[in-house]
Amino acid sequence: MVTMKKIGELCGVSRGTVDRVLNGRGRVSPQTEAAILNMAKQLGYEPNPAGKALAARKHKPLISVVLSSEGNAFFDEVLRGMKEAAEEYEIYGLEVRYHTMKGYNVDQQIELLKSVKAYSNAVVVNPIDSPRIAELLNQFIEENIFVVTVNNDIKNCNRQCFVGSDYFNGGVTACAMFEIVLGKKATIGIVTGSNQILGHLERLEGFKKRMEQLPEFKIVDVMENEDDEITSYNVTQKLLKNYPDIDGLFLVAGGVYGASRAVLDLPEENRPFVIAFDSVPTTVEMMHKGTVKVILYQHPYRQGHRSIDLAFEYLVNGRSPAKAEHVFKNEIRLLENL
Amino acid sequence: MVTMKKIGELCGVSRGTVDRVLNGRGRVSPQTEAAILNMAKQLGYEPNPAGKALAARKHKPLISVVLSSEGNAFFDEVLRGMKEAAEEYEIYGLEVRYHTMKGYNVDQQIELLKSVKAYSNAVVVNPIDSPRIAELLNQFIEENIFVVTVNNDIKNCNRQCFVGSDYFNGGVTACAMFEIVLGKKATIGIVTGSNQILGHLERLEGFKKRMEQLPEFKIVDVMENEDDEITSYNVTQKLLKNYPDIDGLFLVAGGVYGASRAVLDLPEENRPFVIAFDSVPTTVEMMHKGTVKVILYQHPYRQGHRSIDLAFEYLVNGRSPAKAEHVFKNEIRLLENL
DNA sequence: TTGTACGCGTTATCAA
DNA sequence: TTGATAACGCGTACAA
Repeated sequence: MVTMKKIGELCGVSRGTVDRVLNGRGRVSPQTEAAILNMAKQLGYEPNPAGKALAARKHKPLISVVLSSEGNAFFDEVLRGMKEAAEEYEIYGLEVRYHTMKGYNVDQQIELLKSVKAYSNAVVVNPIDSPRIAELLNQFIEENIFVVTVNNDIKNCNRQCFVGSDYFNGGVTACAMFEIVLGKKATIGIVTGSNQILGHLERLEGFKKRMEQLPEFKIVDVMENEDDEITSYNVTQKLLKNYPDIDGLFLVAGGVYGASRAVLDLPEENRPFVIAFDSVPTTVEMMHKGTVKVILYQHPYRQGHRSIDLAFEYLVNGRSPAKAEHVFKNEIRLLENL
Repeated sequence: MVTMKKIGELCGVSRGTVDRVLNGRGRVSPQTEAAILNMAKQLGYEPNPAGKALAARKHKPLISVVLSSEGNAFFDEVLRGMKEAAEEYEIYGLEVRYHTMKGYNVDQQIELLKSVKAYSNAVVVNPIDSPRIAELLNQFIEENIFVVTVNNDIKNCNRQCFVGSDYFNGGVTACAMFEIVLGKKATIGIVTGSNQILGHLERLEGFKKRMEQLPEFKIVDVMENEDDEITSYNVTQKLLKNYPDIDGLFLVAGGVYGASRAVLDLPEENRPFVIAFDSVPTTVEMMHKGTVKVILYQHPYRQGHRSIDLAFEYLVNGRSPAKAEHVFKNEIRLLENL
């Protein structure tokens, strides 16, 4: 096993010098630096996380979580994953603070981020896809704050890591599932969250992409519900009334409960086959009622856990993430394997 | 943060004494022992894994993996998960050795296990469900070797931990999926691996259990293929010939490729809907050909990774597994979300 | 520019 | 029955 001490011995220098070279602290002559660097590469030096963790305890590293999670049950599981990870790492001196907000107000998220900036070593955030937020997060990174985006990503931002699911593939998978259930010919109604939200659009795109293989699939309409249950109920009711021949209803985002209630208003034999995302309690309730038969599952617990894992590994063990994008599969789940 | 040192100070003894008490090494007077134990509980002492890991490096802990994996592509992913975990923990001085065999010969597995017994600190094994093997593994445990069963469990054995999937639920889920695709009425043919293998039987039981909700579902026959592709081809061919009205074919275990080839022999419009387990390359090939539409996925990579994780946590960090059974969900996957 | 010394929390050894 | 001390690998403050 190769350690700094061993490298120092082999190069005829002290361990302190090896530390300076390997951690780029300067104040080392070029030739010794070269020798040490060479030796380290030769022997495949990897810092020992246990040693790092032990030494890092003085820092009391702090992760700030900033989530637009209030009123969105999906994030309950994400938060549970984060909290279990945080507990696991508490012994290493890691602290995690949670800051939640409701909805997607850019100014509010910016304010929240700014308020944690001064004292955070890492930030885990589900960012609103706005240039102003991207710019702010880039400032975080310049000031050496580790940035993880969770559940949804943001453009033009140098965040070290994204943890989430593949939205486009979610749409593709939903469409493929409809084909299996409904056959080659189907009439599809869609209720999406918002066309302002990247992930929702990507799911729609994925769905349409997969539909290119299905010339007899028809989308009759795409309604927006703004992730609001009442709006969802109303637009779904309208959708089902305007197009009584819909046999597949695709719920792209939130508002599953409201949409399902609208479906329940129909006589059982007229109800479309419904595919939705995420197994939040209200959706599970509707699965028990039989209105929602299939959901696509995004591994929310693992998303939360992994995002803290990555920040922890960086802050405490000094390990940078192996992949910049940690994307979990969309899983198809029925009531039976929830 | 509460450490041994702090406990020692508060109790007016040295950390050495605290260590002796907390690790039950004896040679401590009853009253100091009681005081220290009390103080530790009071403060909620948890050993620091980093400290333990650092100190444990001298031990060079060794995990022996014993798998009936040869010729079974499912275990390729399990092994990949194990190897990535092993690499991750290499820096802590952990060593993992792999011992594979073909098929389920009890004597052979016993011989393999006995051969690693002398030098292993932990064993990860997919045990054959035999009393003789259970007995041997119990000996391991008595000699303080940590035992993890992976993928399938064994009865009458005190193994610390099982990592795998829920076989019964796999059957339930498969049946529910057939209902979604075929409706309330269906004629099902089943090809299982072996009635000698517990997991295969449990899947069948789960399937039948779920069928109790479906009075118009009929199982016409259950054939065994012994997980052999050629046998699988032959029995499936016979099954499909004897019962040309089969509209659902349930492949409980291995031999998916052979069975699919038999399905391919039918004209396309006569082919049943096929549900199988695991996304091994030959099965994926058949999914591309369209014979297998749906698979149930057992998270093999995670099974492998987790089993090493647990042994590592025990050996290096001294953490016993939080749960005795680590069961991953059966996931429904199509070609689109493989 | 380089080396030394200490601390992080644990285990292990040796001395008392 | 106890305590002191060294070691594990790393970070860092300070001395040379």
